[in-house]
Amino acid sequence: MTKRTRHATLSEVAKKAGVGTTTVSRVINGGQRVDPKTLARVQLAIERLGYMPNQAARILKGDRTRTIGFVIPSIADPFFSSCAEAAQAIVRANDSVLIVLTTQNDPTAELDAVNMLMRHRVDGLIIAPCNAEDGLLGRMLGRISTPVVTLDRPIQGSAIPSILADNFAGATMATQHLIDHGYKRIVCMTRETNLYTIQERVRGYKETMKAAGLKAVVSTSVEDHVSAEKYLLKLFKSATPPQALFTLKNSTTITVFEVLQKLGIEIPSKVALLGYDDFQLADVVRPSITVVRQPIEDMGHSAAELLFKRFLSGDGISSTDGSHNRRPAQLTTKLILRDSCGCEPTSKS
Amino acid sequence: MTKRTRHATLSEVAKKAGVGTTTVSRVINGGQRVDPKTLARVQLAIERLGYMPNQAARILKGDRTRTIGFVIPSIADPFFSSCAEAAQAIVRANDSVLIVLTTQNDPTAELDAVNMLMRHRVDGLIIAPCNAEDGLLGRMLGRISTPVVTLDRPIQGSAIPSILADNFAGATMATQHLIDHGYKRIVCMTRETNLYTIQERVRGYKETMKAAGLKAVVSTSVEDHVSAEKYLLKLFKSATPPQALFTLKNSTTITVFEVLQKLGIEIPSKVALLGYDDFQLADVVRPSITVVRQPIEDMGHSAAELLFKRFLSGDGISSTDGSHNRRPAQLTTKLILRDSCGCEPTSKS
DNA sequence: CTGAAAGCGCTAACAT
DNA sequence: ATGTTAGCGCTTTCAG
Repeated sequence: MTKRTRHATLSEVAKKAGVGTTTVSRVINGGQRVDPKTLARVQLAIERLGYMPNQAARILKGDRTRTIGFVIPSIADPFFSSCAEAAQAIVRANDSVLIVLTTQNDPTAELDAVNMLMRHRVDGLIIAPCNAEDGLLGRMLGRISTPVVTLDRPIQGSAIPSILADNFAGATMATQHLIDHGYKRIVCMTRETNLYTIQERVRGYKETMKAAGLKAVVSTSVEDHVSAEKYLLKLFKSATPPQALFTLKNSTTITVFEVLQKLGIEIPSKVALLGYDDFQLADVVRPSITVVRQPIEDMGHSAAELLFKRFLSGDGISSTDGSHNRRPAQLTTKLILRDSCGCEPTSKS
Repeated sequence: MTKRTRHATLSEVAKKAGVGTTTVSRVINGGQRVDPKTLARVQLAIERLGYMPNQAARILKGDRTRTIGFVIPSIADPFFSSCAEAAQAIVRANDSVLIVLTTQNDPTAELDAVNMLMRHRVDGLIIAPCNAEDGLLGRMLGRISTPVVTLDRPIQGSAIPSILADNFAGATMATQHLIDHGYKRIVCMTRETNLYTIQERVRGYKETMKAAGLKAVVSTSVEDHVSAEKYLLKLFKSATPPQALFTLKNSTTITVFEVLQKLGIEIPSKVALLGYDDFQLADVVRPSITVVRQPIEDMGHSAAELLFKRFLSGDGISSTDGSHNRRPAQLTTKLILRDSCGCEPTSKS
């Protein structure tokens, strides 16, 4: 009754149904051009044997694998898991599956992941590269004949198309908003300045400050609660304490928020706070936190879509084909006004 | 310079290196029993051709696929994405990859996902089943010869091993804690009462209330902000308003928290709040929220580990082999005391 | 409408 | 230490 070790094969089905393998193959591929009677007989055999086509054999035959690789730093990070969810929807709609691999921002793990996916002959690859100094990844990706799209971060000096949010514009908008509030001393706080996204945001902040004739101050000394407390304490004891803080990533925003609360430094009356990246309870904490929101779902969608569009236009050969280099416009971010920047509290959801 | 359409094959490498296919095979599988000189020559050929073994061919040869399927309702849900991350670590350590598929709690999508994974011949399957009434999934899983472990929720009346948190004990502990605070009128609020986890939590709540001689009240009318506001308003206008609220899932906890805030009903002085499931900013909002925390990482780890242990003990044939039925003890949950239940504010991280 | 047969790329006896 | 060869399960001409 129960199959023991092995799976039933197509030819077993054929034998049981008393037909040739070709016929069975036709049946499992839609059943066109098969006599209804034969069809029924084959289907019965399939049923009884619990037959399921072996994907590996199909792939070996030269078919597409109908798999897309997705390489990200972490799947527990809400940003990336949302991207994954969005990408998965598109991939699914194209009758394929997404293989998600994580790298923990380790370039070696990243290389391994790509390697593994290539061995699996994924039809396409979406990757949010950890910014390694060495161009190893770029070189590797340049050498393969599989379509690749980078997500969130580009690969320096490569022709690989990328789906990016407009980090520069987002930071500009945020900084300008703080300036419009009348704040002069605006401090920007961040970590991981080696990341492309962070660099762009810093650039947006600096240029906007400069344009307004204000002095840009970028601090990278907030790492955890301890360092944050130490730094903020120092900052607010100075003769010219900041009037606003612009935090460039989620964890920094939250850490700073907590420490300010603990130190009794009131937001926004004592200091305004604006964070890059929206997060779950940003509008539930008090005061609610004004943020720059990225079009996360869009990014996941677009990356996957770009991949499938590329499939259609060619055979997936593109490393040498420079015609697709039109870099797609960066996706626009949005300023979500809440209370921490000093805006009047408005009606809540 | 660049490969055009096709990938290099093993025999192309063999030809280029002037050796037989076996030798090349040996080289890519560790290079044992190969003359150093030959080895070098083959490696060079591999390099020049950009050769990467075709996983499909290996699989076809009968090898394990070194893939594990992971089927969950959503990858954007922090609970499941954390599980996935944890499981992935174990899977990775066993030199395999995790294929994550999501179902949106749709039983059809779930069946499809399992089907797809079976065609890919995954070596094992981890699944958090959506609780479909029909036993379709159970029957399907019972029929296949691939090791399966269910996660977070069991499949009714099946011998499939599962990794579960002790929802009953968690709810008992939480309810008892509220009772110990002296609250008599404790209302339990939830959704999705068809889920196993929720049912267990409700059971824990009810039995504990009963044991204390208190009346259990379970409400399922909080769906969104609107319904929550309506329901809570009614509740607190009554002659005997609740003294404590026990919310059984994250989104309910947050919704209730927001609405209470909006209505100006103070926590915990007016009403205490205790939620099932910890979440990111539960200790940053004011008051911080007391919760039952599940050992999420443990669950992901354990599920994957159980799978690999099963591989070792047999050939992966187990549907008929009842010897492994010892249901592993359910993983223990923890009560994280914060302010919303009425406990004295203590020092924060 | 159906069947026979040739591979897809790789591994693993079995030779040498 | 290395080469020869027979499949793994499927799709796909090419004939009937």
